[in-house]
Amino acid sequence: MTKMEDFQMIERGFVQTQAILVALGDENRQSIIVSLLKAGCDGLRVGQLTEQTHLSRPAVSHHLKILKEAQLVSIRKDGTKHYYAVRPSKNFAIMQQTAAIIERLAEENESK
Amino acid sequence: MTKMEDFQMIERGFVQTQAILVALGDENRQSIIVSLLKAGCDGLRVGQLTEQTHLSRPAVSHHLKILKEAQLVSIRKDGTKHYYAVRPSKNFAIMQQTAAIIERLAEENESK
DNA sequence: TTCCTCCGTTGAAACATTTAAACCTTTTCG
DNA sequence: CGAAAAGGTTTAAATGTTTCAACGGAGGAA
Repeated sequence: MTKMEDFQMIERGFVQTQAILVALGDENRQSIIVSLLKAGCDGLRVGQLTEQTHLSRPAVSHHLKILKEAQLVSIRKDGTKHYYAVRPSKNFAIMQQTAAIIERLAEENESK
Repeated sequence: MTKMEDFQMIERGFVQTQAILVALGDENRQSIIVSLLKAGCDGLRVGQLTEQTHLSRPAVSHHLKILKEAQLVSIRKDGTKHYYAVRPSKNFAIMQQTAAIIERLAEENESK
């Protein structure tokens, strides 16, 4: 892999993962993610998340929207009940890959 | 690794990587990182970054401060000249590790 | 239909972030 | 010494984010 290719990977990686980075950078959304993961495959509803976090219902709804747009969570609807769960996103893998490339380049810098 | 341990890893990972996530979530700071990586081990000065990005000098200075606090860049001072470079951070590895655990748990959810 | 539950959305206020102009500090050079 | 060069800091304005209260809509039960 040439440096040129590395930089292109990083630039594309940044574009594709920006929404995830912003979404996961917020403490409240981190709490929501952890709650959802603990709940497992059944997921949780907005009301249940409101209980488990110290957030109001509209706030939970707002943060879920951001997580949804970052494609980190999915919804399953059963009547009026909306179950949210963390879902695997290919952008998640891209984030790891991008981070790995940056780390490698940074280490090359250090050793010279 | 038990689920309990997974959740603990994620929670600690979130705390340790929050600054990085926020720092890398911003488009301007992403540009700065890319410019610095392209510059290699010598690094770049504030003035040079001002030319390469469409940011003013105080703006560059501001974003560098955030990147510095997230321990993503280092400074090397030579007289009045300050050279910034991307440096390897152990939090970078933690970010990848945390992402990997979440991804795995999300995939387990999906398959049930 | 009517009521109730569960969520989403809107609008406004509170709060945080980002930016540029002006100013200050430190170092170097004449 | 004084002037210039390179960056950092402060302040205030613009912008963006987060929050809650109030409202609206859709589905289920009687």
